[in-house]
Amino acid sequence: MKSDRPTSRDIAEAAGVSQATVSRALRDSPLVRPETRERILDIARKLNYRVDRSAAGLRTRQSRTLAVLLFEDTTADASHVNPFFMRLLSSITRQASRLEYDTLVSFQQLSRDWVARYEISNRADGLILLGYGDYRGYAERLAALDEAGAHYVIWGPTDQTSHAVGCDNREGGWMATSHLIDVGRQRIAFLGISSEQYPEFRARYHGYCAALEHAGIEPDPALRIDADNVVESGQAATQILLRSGVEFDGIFAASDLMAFGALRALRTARVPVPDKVSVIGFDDLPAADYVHPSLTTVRQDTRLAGERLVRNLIRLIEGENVAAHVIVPELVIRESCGD
Amino acid sequence: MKSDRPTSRDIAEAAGVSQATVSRALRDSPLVRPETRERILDIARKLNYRVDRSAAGLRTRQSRTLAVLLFEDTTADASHVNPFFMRLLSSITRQASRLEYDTLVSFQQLSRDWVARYEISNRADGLILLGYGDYRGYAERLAALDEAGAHYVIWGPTDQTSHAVGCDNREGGWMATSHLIDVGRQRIAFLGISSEQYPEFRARYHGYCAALEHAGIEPDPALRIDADNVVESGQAATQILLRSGVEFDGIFAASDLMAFGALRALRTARVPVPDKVSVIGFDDLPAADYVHPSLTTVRQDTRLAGERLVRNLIRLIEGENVAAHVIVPELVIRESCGD
DNA sequence: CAACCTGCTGAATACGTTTGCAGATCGGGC
DNA sequence: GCCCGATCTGCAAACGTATTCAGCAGGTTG
Repeated sequence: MKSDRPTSRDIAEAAGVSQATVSRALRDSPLVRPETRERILDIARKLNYRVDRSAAGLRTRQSRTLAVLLFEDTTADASHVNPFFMRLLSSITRQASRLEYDTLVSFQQLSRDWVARYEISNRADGLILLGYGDYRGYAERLAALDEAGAHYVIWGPTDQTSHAVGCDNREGGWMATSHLIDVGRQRIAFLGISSEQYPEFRARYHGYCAALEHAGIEPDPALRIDADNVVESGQAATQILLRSGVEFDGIFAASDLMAFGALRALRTARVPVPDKVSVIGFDDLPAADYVHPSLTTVRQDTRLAGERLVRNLIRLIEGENVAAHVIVPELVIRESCGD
Repeated sequence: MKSDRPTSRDIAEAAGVSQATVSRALRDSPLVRPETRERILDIARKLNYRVDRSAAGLRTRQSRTLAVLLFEDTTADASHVNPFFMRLLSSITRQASRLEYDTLVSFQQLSRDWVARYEISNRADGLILLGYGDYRGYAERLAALDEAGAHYVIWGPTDQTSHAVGCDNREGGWMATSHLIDVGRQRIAFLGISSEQYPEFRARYHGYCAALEHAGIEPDPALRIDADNVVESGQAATQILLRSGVEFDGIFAASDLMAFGALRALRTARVPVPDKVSVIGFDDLPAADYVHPSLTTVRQDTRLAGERLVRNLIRLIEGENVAAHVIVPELVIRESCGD
């Protein structure tokens, strides 16, 4: 009993052909006669043979591996991985597997210099960059990747790079705000970061403003409250809003996490939702369905997004060009807005 | 400008040494003189050299890669990845990275024959198996892995295999139930699967019974309701309980998801929590902190668990023996039990 | 002074695959 | 009968690294 894994040479010997023919048969080359191929495949199956990826990779200069770099929100607890990216990750690994690519996953601290993780591109044919915000100035980092000749795609701003797949955040903001207007709200607050650092949230804010103006409502600066992408911050922002005395009957939180915070603050203040105030979020986290009242929100199709990311990346690897791909958001109506 | 990545030969040439010496220097061999090593490392840095993992792997017969196989709960929506395993995954990749291992991730459908994915062990030095339940009869699959000489660890029942790292579910069930008793509850319902298929939930149930008996309470079969590990099922089970007319003042749900369902059912039935009924869950999902009332639950230390899984796996890879490792659960007290 | 050790370095080889090239076989056209 | 193309197969050369073995210098010992 041989303890070592069989090699293509073992198969060749058993099949009475050369090792080269085995390799060709396994790679479905038209150069080998169908009956020979069958015989070889049979024997390979019987011996439980698998090509050695290291050897194949060495020869072909490819790893058939995609690396996913997941940038964590520094504001979030390290142990709380954003479920949205988890769904994306799940879709990515599935699609990659379908296309016979393996997926390498690495969780990155934003604070750490991830340029060091170029190293991972050593192992992978391409990179998928996942995260909210600008990854601490990703423009320069991306330029560095370009310069290094790396293949990569990124979840994010589709208007800035053709390597991006991203949600139409402006449209999402428009949809959310329009829905609030549709259910009769006029004084709608916006919760979220509007700084340069979070282009997604800014785009949602622009959609918010556009929807208001379209309805003939002047956006009120007093209704725009900054908040970080965590529950506590959404709660604090809502408390500030409540204490400020500014009148409002709706809240559009730029993320579900902040919306959860808003719900909590309103409950504490005994403001009934959705009777007095409607609340809408963004992301459709699983928890949006658990909380009370369940959260109306804007969903991004993570399955499609993951598939596009993988597809575009593989195209890049194969030397083709790609265009940025926009994911169209979708309104998910639950209880928190009423009707 | 050379477009190709530099090889150890390029470094050797630049440093005026042989390729062998470069290889030795990079691997910190004591055979190379410190000053020579420094010179080589300098040049390697300057040329942005990285060892080719395929070549190194081919030579050493190792990939320095760990594969994580994540088995999804068939009862759950495919897009809803259990956050608990996400936390575990995050910890695993971090620890692996610390020990200079890469992490390959693959989401597996339970229905698909994952033995086929042994293939992945071709790419990885070891396997980490993650999932609830028995993975559709994992005992046989594990035996197959053993036979194939694969290195693997598994999240699960520590009493059944030394390859396991797992929570002391019995202790967790005991803690949860004891807490309910401590806050004055006597008629405590248990929500969760008790079939063979979910050993975790059964162990929690045993802890529940033991705690009751320790307090001099006879476990009432009418208070044990079967439920699947999803919100809807927890809700349905609670509704059944409510309609049955059986008196109860506490609910121990074997998972947070089911506990969320219980909370929803109780709210719908206008049963105040925790005034009339205390509810406790298991897992400490992030959402446990968002829902209202926030959920008292039992936390498993995912960071530690991930670290142990990786550590034990690497030990196995290095030919050492390992013992199963038990993670001690911890009570997280929030609002849903009162005091 | 020979023999020997110590501390370092280089030449050469093997890891298992893919693939360019050349050769073999065979049927058919002239 | 000869040549030619079509089809298949084998030979051999990479790919970049880790490692064995031998060698060399310089110092120490007998």
